[in-house]
Amino acid sequence: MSVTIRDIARICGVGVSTVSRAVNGHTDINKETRERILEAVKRYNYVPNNSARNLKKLDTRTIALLIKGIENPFFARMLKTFEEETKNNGYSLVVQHVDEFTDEADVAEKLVQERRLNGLIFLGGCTSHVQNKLDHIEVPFVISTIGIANPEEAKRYAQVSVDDIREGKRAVDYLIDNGHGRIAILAASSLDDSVGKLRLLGYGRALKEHGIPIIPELIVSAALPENPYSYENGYKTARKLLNSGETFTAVFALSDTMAVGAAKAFLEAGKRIPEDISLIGFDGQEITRYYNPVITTLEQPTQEIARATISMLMEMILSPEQEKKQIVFEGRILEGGSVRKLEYPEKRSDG
Amino acid sequence: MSVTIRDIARICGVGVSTVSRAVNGHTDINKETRERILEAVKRYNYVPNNSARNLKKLDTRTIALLIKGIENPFFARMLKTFEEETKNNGYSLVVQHVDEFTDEADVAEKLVQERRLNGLIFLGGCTSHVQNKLDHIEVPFVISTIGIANPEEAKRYAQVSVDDIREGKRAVDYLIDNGHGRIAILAASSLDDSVGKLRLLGYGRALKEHGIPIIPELIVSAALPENPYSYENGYKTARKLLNSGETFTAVFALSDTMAVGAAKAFLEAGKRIPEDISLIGFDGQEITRYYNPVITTLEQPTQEIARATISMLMEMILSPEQEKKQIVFEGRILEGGSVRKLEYPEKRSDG
DNA sequence: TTGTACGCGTTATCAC
DNA sequence: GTGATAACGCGTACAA
Repeated sequence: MSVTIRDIARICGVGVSTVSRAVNGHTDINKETRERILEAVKRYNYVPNNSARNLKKLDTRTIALLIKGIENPFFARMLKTFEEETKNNGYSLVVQHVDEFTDEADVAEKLVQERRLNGLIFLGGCTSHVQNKLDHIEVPFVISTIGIANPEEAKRYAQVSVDDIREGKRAVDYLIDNGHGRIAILAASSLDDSVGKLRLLGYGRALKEHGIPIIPELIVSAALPENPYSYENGYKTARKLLNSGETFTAVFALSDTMAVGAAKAFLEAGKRIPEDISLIGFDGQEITRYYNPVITTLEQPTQEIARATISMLMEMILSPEQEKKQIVFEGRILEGGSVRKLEYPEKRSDG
Repeated sequence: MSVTIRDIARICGVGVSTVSRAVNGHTDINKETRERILEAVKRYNYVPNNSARNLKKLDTRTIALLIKGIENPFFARMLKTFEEETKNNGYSLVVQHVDEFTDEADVAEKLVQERRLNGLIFLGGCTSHVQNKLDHIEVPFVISTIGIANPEEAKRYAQVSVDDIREGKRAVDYLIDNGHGRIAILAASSLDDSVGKLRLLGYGRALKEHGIPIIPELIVSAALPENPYSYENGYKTARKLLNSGETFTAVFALSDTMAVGAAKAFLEAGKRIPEDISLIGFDGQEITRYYNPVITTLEQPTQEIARATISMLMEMILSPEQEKKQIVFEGRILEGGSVRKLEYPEKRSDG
């Protein structure tokens, strides 16, 4: 087996508590013994067993980040900020990936028990059927980037995100402001009860507000049940739209990856972007700026969201009894070259 | 604090060992008591503390996957396969992200101690300066997708990857076969001692074999020290190439993300792909198939690599003393629309 | 300043 | 089939 604290104690001719003190940087220890011990630690390559530590310590100063779908570059990009901000606050971060078919609330509960966590962050996931289980979690947690569809429910959780309804509306408003009236949406599956549903609601509101009738054929649900926000799904859903024969001048894709997939479908069909079809994505992912043409997108302030998530969690750890807050950030349109300005006779906007 | 095994024992009026047996599915226990206990477990929401478990158990049947740079979609895509294959072998997988500035060998050592791991997989990272520390690791480990530049070194580690020299050569051979002679390469930094160096070596070999002189100006090192394989770096490195004024008809980018970045630079400069500049990437990432134009790339068999990595590790866990193996997979050209066939007078190939 | 001894929650080894 | 009890490796109160 590997070297333990007792081995080091024996080697140095001291007690285990002295080794513990040296390793943990306590001040109540002779400088020379400390150095002698640390030398042996290095020499014999002693690493404290964290399981034993966690078993003993009450405050681990550790928080966990649960990511549902790390393969989503949107989350991957935030990871760095989470790591930095956690460190800045003097905490350790455990990053835990949760696969598609696993319940993140279960994972969270286990992790809390196992690691004596001080707090938790959920990134992705947290659909409504998971939310019931969230009440079992005994430590503060923040739901990041996820909008909760039911407003009553939403108040019960600490959250940092954009308002997906408002931002969905903002994206569609932008298309309308550019003269578009027949706007299709590449939506998630009809079962989706998370951000997809909210952004679709925003789509509906934008049309309604401008007195544009909603055409059911222009609301195209995900062709694939799994991975709704993938390139492939964007492609297939766009093909469904093309095949429907419905006419439209602009398309709102629920994510940038879907937008890229859709772009391929349109280009393959001989359509030009934006001359024949205007396209707007959602998220503000890097790929939109490198695509040809550059895809206009609704950018989420990911860095601000990540930072606010950590500081909210830290606050909750300090005073756990206070009311749950919801922080809502604003998105903004990142203009690319994928939206054309239409000049309708009945609606000539300036600029 | 949370409910422990003793609480459940008290509640059920049994001993702790009986609870342990029930929870761990042992057979030497009365069916009725088992059910009674499991009911209480569910009812009182008991989750065994994993730290205590790991402290006690000898064989955890757990392996860890250390990913350096999870933000790389190339790795993210393999994650699922790793998770599935591990489960198929009856093991648990701990996925651990290692940030850019952290030494993965240190993380590995800690993790082994903490979790009593049976084995380890390194995905990404493992540059030569890390390799010295690898010898401290007491459990079997496999280095996945990383080529080691020094052949002497390479024999010392269990590895699964493509031969980056050969595949780099294959990519450039493909360009040469298509009539290209002035081929630029968007390389990593000159300090790179990993796959970037190997692929560059392959570039050199391909040119040499075809009697094409190497033009130093066409070997462009990464413009950014950090994140060599990013979109941004591809873009900036391509701009450096354009600004050099050197003439070339084709470009080999060391990764698909770099290729996408480069494509933007070329298109912005008014060049057409592939009419003015042919472009080939490396990895076979999904985005190449959705880009406009579809980017020709050298595909790595990621799924096979992931599967082979797990089965190699399982073998090593069963018989740790055997010699380290190296499994080398072949890549293949995934033809897109980014490479033009040149018809040179002195070299007319068929088809 | 240092060492002894206890307990963290669990599993495994015994007796019964 | 079941229940005490001894580890597992560590941190820490308390005694020295």
